[in-house]
Amino acid sequence: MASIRDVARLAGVSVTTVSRVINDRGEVDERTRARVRDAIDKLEYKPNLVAKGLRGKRGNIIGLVVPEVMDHAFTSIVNFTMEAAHEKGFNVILGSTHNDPDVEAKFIDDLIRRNVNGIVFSRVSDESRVLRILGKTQMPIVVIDRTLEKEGIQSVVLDNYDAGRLAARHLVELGHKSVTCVTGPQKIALCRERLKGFREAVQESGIELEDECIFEGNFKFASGKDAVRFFLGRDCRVSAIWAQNDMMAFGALKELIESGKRVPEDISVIGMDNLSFCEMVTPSLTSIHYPFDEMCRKAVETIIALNDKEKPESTMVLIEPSLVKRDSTAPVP
Amino acid sequence: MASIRDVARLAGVSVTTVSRVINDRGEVDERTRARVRDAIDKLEYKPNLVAKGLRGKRGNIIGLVVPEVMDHAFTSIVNFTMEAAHEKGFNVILGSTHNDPDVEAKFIDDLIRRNVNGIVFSRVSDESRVLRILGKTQMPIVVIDRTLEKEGIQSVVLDNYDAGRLAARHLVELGHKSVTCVTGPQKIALCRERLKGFREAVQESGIELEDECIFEGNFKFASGKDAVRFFLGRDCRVSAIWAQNDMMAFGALKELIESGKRVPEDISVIGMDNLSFCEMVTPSLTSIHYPFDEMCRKAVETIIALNDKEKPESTMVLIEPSLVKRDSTAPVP
DNA sequence: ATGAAAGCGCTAACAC
DNA sequence: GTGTTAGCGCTTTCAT
Repeated sequence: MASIRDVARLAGVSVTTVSRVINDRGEVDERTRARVRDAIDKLEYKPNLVAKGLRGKRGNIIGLVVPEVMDHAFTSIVNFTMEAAHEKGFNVILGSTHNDPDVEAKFIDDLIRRNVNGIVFSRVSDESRVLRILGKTQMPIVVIDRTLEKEGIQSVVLDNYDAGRLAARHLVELGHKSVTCVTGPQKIALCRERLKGFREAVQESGIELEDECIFEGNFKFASGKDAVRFFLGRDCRVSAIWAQNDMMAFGALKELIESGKRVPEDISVIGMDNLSFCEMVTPSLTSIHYPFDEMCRKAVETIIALNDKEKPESTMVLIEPSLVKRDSTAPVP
Repeated sequence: MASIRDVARLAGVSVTTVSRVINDRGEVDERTRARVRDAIDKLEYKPNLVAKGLRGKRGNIIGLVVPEVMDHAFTSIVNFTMEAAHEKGFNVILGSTHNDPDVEAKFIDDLIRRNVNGIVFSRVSDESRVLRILGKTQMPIVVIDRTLEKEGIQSVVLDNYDAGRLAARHLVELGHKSVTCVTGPQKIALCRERLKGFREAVQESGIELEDECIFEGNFKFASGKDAVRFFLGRDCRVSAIWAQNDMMAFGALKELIESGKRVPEDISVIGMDNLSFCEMVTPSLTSIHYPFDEMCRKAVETIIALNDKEKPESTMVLIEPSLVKRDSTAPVP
């Protein structure tokens, strides 16, 4: 690999001049510029980004930390964050933490030590150690899907309350009176928010949402199946189910079909996230769209703004969900 | 961020000594070692990895390039490659190329300029430009899912011929006489291999595989649906379908159900990749297991071996697929 | 056992 | 316009 010095030597100029033409900075005579360009071509010279990063204190890398790459919602986040980063000329270092605070901490550490321009997080754990590191570092940080207001950290979050309302209103408008909800872990704030929105919108239409019509799942396929078994077991006259993510909705769907129920004729099901698989199951799944693209783009833009020392207007950006109607929901007969 | 010099100053030693204790190299007196350790703790010093990388010519980073993060098979590759890399103490820079040779080239370029320890590729394009770059660089390269023997590049590939045989034998053993196949793009060598294995195993059992029983898809959900419409349209007495990946199998499944066919009672369907979604659709999908974990681990190990200048035994590692039986295949009535 | 000094490849004052 | 020089944070001879 040729270095800037090789180019300088071949072109018969100083390294500074080479640096100038590479970065289009300062005035350089047309003729020398041409000579340098020639030398660069001849040697197929490419500036070393590590050296550049060391010198400039920032190497055009964004760190991205998610709990689990294989979880489809996070796959989307990885995809769109990378897309946004690449567009802006950044590479991304990715890490999957399996929700292990040790791994999280180790990862943040690596990223800081690599002088990345910023870190995009999705769903940081509650572990105080991690939070402390995040609060203390000067590193630009943006958290997706969670607010960390106390530590003054930027976040981009979905309006989860509204997501709940959207789901509820859709079911209520279809005439459903016996609605149920499969939630994510209730210790996660966004799950409580979703449930709150759902409950309030249901109640506004004069229907009570009994506690026994709520099943706490864990966002996984299996707990969607569990929920259906639970609901059907107590035979609580359910005509519609909202699962707080698509994976659980898929589980619910499968369990319903295996139990001989017809969807949506007997029971309507609605999910959340709007994964591409919604269109692939039978019947295709009505879902609440989670605008990952918009959120990730916003997150990357915020990192860049923070890099340029811009103080962002607000510490939290709220993104609006929307309803995508498909074949798994229908009016009550 | 404290630097090595801050530590040296506080401990009253030279930077060399600090470097020695950090890296456990050379003899250091117990007492000074203790002093240095103290200083490190006090300052919460962490060696800067960029500087380390610049000096050492290698920064403990592995580059990973896939065509599309959101394609489930590649999501698995990302997941397992990261896992293996992290275990070995490497970070990974990820890139998604959308099969665009320009993006591919740009990405390789970035990785080389970042002095990564090696690059893991999945499905490089055919573009000569990219191949030329790969052939020329000294960078350790491992290609997953494709052989590049001519350029003497290491690869880890599935035994695709065997995958085809496995699928065929399963169907034949169930008594199927009218089998069909939905292939991936025939310009991709591995698709031809899969078909070859399938065809030969079918023929060995005395059944001919007509050309009109083969549909060329593009690995996407929609082409699975197209294939079924094609087969049912010509009404060619199909009793079993092998799709060369799960996505197309999911498409086939959905189209069959929507056409009023029962799976597996009327028609058996078998996929390939063994994505987690196989268990989530109804009926759950029989599939050929693609051992991504094993392949990715092997790829990372090879990169590391190449780094240590070990000449690997063979230029190609072959991995064996296996059959996972679920509910979408059954004996002919 | 410890340190001084050179250098990895680059950028940016500061001269001229 | 162009060059000299220092320095980013680290490792590594080579002395002592």
